[in-house]
Amino acid sequence: MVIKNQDICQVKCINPGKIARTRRAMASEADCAGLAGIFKVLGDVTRVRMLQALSIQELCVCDLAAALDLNQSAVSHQLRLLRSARLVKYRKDGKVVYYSLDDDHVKTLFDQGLEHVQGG
Amino acid sequence: MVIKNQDICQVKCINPGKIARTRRAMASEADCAGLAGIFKVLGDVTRVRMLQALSIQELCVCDLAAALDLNQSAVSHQLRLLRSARLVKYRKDGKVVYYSLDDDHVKTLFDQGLEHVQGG
DNA sequence: GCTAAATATGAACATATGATCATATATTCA
DNA sequence: TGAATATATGATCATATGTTCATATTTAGC
Repeated sequence: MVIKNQDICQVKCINPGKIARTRRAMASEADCAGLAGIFKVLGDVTRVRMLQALSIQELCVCDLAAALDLNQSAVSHQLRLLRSARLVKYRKDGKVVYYSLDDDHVKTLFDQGLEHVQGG
Repeated sequence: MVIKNQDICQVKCINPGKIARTRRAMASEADCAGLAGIFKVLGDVTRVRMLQALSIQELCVCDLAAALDLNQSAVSHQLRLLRSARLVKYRKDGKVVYYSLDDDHVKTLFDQGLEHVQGG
């Protein structure tokens, strides 16, 4: 049998106590995945701008696209993501669909984020 | 001259007033990009788990990798991202490099995020 | 019912991203 | 100085992501 590199522990500085403690205190996989999920949705300039715009006032798809210089299809696709992340809600009025922020968590997150970006 | 579809305004529902107002109230491009930048960094399960672990206690690269069942290279690469986003800081002690959270914005963001995920 | 308008969706493509492997760079210690 | 250890970095590759074009769906008005 050939012993490959991978079979030999190459790292000697491991502190088992710390590792065990860390593992015990960690948030659940589900929570981590959930967190990463929202942040991923927020991690795109187009979507940030869309949410920014919607935080000012409710807008229909068409106005949203025009205000941000985006094409309708792109906006629609991104709105779907935002919807499934429950970041925006919508109401239909005839052919027109008006979108707005689903709650104010987004604003809070933005404020926190800006504080960090601006070196708070 | 051929008139292509793109040359004709296909959308009629645009509300110029709303658009102007939205544009005026929008955050700067730089701020939007900055926001998207941090959230992008936070938008990955591996990095969320790493930050989670570091929020519990300072850890060296090696322990961090072991605690999360990741290989050293992956952890190192991600730490670089976290460093350049100023989310973690480090101190060297001989060959060992200890990482920890750079500030507590991260915790605040995580709390806000979790509230959203858990349907707050 | 037909047409036009507003929005949504599917397919295709180019780019971005994360993991892995191999290797380079410290740093300690003999 | 040289071997061993801890970390960092570069290259590569598979996959994810965002945009665009084309088209489908829904609704209003004739």
